[in-house]
Parts: sequence; structure tokens; C-alpha cells
Amino acid sequence: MKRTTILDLAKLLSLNPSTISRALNDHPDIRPETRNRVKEAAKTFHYRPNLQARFFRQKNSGLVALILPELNMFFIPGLMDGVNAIVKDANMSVIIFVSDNSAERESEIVDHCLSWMVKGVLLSLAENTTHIDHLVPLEEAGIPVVLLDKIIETNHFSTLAIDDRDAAYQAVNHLASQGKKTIMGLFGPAGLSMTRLRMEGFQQALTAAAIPFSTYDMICAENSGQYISSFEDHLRSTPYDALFVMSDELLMQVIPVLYRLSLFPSSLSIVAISDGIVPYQLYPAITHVRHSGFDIGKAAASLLLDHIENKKPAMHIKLPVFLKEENSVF
Amino acid sequence: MKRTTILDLAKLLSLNPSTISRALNDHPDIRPETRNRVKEAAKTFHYRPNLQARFFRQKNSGLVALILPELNMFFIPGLMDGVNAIVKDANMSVIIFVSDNSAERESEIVDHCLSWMVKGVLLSLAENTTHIDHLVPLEEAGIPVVLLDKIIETNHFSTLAIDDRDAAYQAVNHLASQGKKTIMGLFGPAGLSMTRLRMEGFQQALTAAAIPFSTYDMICAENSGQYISSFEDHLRSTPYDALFVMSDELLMQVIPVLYRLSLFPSSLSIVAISDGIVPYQLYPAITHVRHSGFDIGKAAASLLLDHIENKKPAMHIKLPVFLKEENSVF
DNA sequence: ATGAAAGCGCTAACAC
DNA sequence: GTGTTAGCGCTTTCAT
Repeated sequence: MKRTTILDLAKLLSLNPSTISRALNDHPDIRPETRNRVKEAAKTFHYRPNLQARFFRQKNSGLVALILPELNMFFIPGLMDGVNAIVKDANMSVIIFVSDNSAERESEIVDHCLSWMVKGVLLSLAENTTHIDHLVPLEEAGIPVVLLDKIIETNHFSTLAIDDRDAAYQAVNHLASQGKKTIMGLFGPAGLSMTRLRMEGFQQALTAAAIPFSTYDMICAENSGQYISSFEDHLRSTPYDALFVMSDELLMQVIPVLYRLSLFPSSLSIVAISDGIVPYQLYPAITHVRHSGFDIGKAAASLLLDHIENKKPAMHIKLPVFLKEENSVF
Repeated sequence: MKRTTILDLAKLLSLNPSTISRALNDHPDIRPETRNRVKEAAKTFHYRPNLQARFFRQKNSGLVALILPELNMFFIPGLMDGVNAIVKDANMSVIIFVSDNSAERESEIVDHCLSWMVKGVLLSLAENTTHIDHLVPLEEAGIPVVLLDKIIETNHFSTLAIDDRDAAYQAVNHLASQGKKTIMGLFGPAGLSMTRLRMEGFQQALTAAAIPFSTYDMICAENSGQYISSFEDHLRSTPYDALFVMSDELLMQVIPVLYRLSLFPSSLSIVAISDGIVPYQLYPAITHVRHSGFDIGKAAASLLLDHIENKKPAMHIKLPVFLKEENSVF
């Protein structure tokens, strides 16, 4: 059974294809009577627009690309939800790509987005992406890009992330204000700008609190989780009174270690940067600086739509974050 | 700067557009020499295929739709990852939709998939979807559908999920084999077939172990989490020696309650159906029947591709699950 | 091994 | 307010 097309409807109603098209798209020129006739016929004959044809004709795609380095349980679902909420309200759809944290793959995906003629790109960078040269073709094609979460600041594209430095600062400042002196910071991959900023915030807070700082108080755990065991050895041999953890991912890895060493919940104060779910799995709940994937997704998608509609200069947005303090009383 | 098209290349090389097209697509008819000339020109002039045009011409879209009821941190990221892994290897892309657990929205999305001329649909049903009438148009259009995770069994479409009944059976059987007698089962929304099957497995295991069963030993928590508090009251007043939790989502909600009542980790044995992450956040880790969103996503996407390539009858696949026992020794 | 030509379904000038 | 017409970029018969 062939699919009903605009031409079919045109013949059926002895009208011109363009009239059908206009009627279906609520063009003001069309008489309401005609419009209704057309829409009725469309309904009875199960007409469905061929988006492929429409977008081809219109030289755009109604698609927003979301490129993510990986799909994990932290942050990503919320982020996607936020993106989706905004994009669907703009009558567009989300086409999703995963770079598997590979800069080369990311580059291929960007190419593919060009081929798809997407209307915009939301991109969270792969871990080993060190420059944004591969995005130049998007810029040349006039396709707006918003970098989110894992970003590199550049004049060419807007970026949106939380205020990483301040997040770490607030967290560590809280520990300092509790009188904690020996503080261990646990960080993610050292290559990420996100990590560097959080390390800066960490150090700045220590400095501000006049807490003597040595590099031994920071550990960068690369992706694998194998570093966690060296971290365990370190913890075993060195007494800390507080621990700063820069992400939910690390928090989740480190918690079993702390249980094993009986450092949690009793002797070690913990503060994390978190989306606020994992901290409540623990008892007592963990004080954390709260961020939200959903908010970031929403904000980034809104910004992208803004860029799609109005050509405007790139901007760098830092979403503020707030400390969510938990009572550590038993 | 206009985008380079096949026509541009044709003029440039004094060849016919069709030759260019064939050369770029490695058609065997084309002489290697010509092919290389064309590909070189394509590279130097930054030719990018217009997928919109190609797919329009070919009457398909290179898109697989993934329709999910919601984006949560359990299961979904893994599922998406699995889907994506398979789909990208088949040179197709994933277009994602979220039904927000609304049957009406799901219906609209299905319509939209038709308009997109997607090559196949992976669908996890909304909570209040009770029939699959809205999928008939897909069937009529010859677009394969695979229902996954949240499913309704039907003759019309393939389904893929874990063996829910067996998962619950194994879990409760394990508790029974440990000599547990008073067992509380915590379940999700009663409307889901997934829930009903897990309840069946729960009861069957109790029956098999000759454990007297009363309906008071089961609670269905509807989505909101407000039921959790009534569950807390119930737990406070009734002494159980074991708890079965049917999902990670519930497990995560219930853990803080158990801590609060001091039922965990000491007095109450817990078994859950889980993807195996949350159980290790706790100490001691929780014995669970392990399933995997990634595996389900991969299997469902593979099945869908199979349906896309070869017209074959619908099948119902139940992925097996296994008990992952943890030592509860302190 | 390459060329010629048609057409996928839709929209947007431009006419009337 | 509706019709006419052309064409988006690509693939694919069919012919040579």
C-alpha cells in the first residue's frame, strides 16, 4: 500500500499540490474552508509528511546533534533529558552520537553531522580532544555549536558548564570552615580542563584558609579505576581528616574503599561535587556541591536554539553551584 | 561559500554526475583510476554527501528510532550504549525520543517516526500503555519494531527483555535457601507486565520453598516515591528477616530507609534485581540477580537489524539472568 | 566503463 | 486564494 503524498491529495481534491502544502502548513493565504477540506482528506487517507523530502527541500534537517564522550549513569541521563525537553519544544529532534572519548571518532562524527545538515551541535568533548580545529567546518557551514560540560574555551563557539573552580572552592572551603586540616583531594583525568579548574579551586580554598598544601594531598585518578587501589594504599598509610571528591563517578568508586578501611562513616569527612543522588545512598548523607545535568542540558540547548535563530557572538556561561550541607550527626 | 555537490565535481572533472556518484560509492563498474580522481577531487573540494538528499532519494533514512519512557540513571545509559554500539556499526544513526511515560505522547512519537521514515523502531513502552494499536501504522508501513525492557507480548512484534519471572524466582529462592522465612517483596508499578512477572516469580519461589504466603508480604510502589514512606511504617511495625527489591531504582530509594531503621546492614537480608552497580555502593555488597542494560540494548538492536534485513516472524526473547552472591560476612 | 535522463516529495517564487 | 513551475542533490535505470 503506497504512502499518500501531497500529489495524491491534490488529485483527489482537484487542487494544486502547493495549495495542499500551504493548507497543511496553515499558510494564511488559504481559505479556512479549503484548509479544513484538505486536512480532513489528509486524515482520512492517513497522509504523513515525508520529513526527508521536506527537509531536503528546505536545506535543513530539524535535527540537533548531541555528541557525548560516553554514556554513563551520572549526569548523562539528566543532561540528555534537559536537552530533549528543550529541543522537542522547538519541534526538532535529537540525533545522538557517542565519541567513546576518542578525538578521532569525534572528528568523524562532526563530519557526519555536516552530512546530516543538522541545525546545531551540542558537544561534550572527548577526553583526548585538545583543540577544536575539527569544528571549523561546522563554523564555515554556519552551523551553531555549543560546547557543554566537557569544554575548551574558544572564541569560536559558546560554552556552557558549571563554575568548576568555584564548586571545588566551596566544597573545600566548607571542610576548612569545619576545622579540617589534612585534606585529600581526589580528581579525575588530569587532561580535562574541568579537572584542572577543580584542582585550582581546591588549592585556592586551601590557600585562603591558610592550610599548608603539598602536592601529596591530590590524586588524579585516570579513567580506569586501577588508580583507585593505589589511592587505597595511600589512604591506609596517611591519616586524613577530610576528603574532597570531584565527581559522582569517583565518589561511587571510592565509597567501598572507605567502608573497607572503616574510614566512613566515622573518621573521615567527605565533600563531593555531585548531582545529589549518590550522596543520599549513604548514611549519613554526604555534604556536596550540587550541580545538575538536567539544568546544564536545558541551558545548553536553549543557548543553541538562540544561536540557531539569531546569529550572535559566542559566549561563555558558567552555571552557579551551591553547597548542600548534610548533618553528620548519628 | 556554497557547499560542493556531485554536480560541481562532475563539471570539474568533465564527468557525468552518475559517474561521480558511483565512484564515491565504490561501484565496481568504475575504473579505479577514475574512482581515485573523483575521490581526490572530492577531498580537495571538501565534498560532503547530503544525506538528506540521498535518503530522500532512497526512501529511507539511515535512522533507527529509540523511544524510551524516561531517561533515568539506571539501565538507560547502558541500554543506549548497547543500542548505539550496534546501530553505528550498521552505518545508521540513533534518533531518540522520550515518551515521559505517556501513552499519548508515545503515539505521537510513533507517528513522527513514520514521518521520518526511520528504518526501525526500538520501543520501551510507557507505563500507561496497555495495548499496541498505535504501532499498527508502523507494521503497515513495513517498519520493523522491537519492544524492549518494558514490553507487551504480541504476535505482531518481536520483544526482548530479561526473564523477569526467573529473575525474581532466583532471588527469592536464594533467600529461602538461606532459611529466611518472613520475606517482604518490594515492587514497582503494578500495571507493568514486568512487575507482574516478577511478582509471579516471587510467589512461585515462596510456594516452592513451602513458605506460607500472604499478600501483606508484597508492596507495589508506584512511581512517585511517596509510597516509600508507607513502606517505612510497615517495616517499622513488622519484623522481616529478608527483603526482595525488584529494581535498582527501588533499591536506591529504600536503602536510606533501611539505614534509618538500622535494618541494614545487620538484621535484614536483602536481594535485589540489579545491574550490579548500586549493590557495590553498600557494605556489605548486596546479593543480586544481575541483568545488563547494555546487553539488552545490544541484543534488541541486533534483533531489529535482523528484522530490517530479513523479513521474518516476530519472536520473543528472554535474556537469562544469574545470581551474583555476595558474602555477607563482617 | 561512462553518459543521459528521470524523478523521489515537497516548497516557494512568481503569476493570475 | 489558488495555480504554475522549477528545483533541492542524489541515485538508478537504461542506453551506449
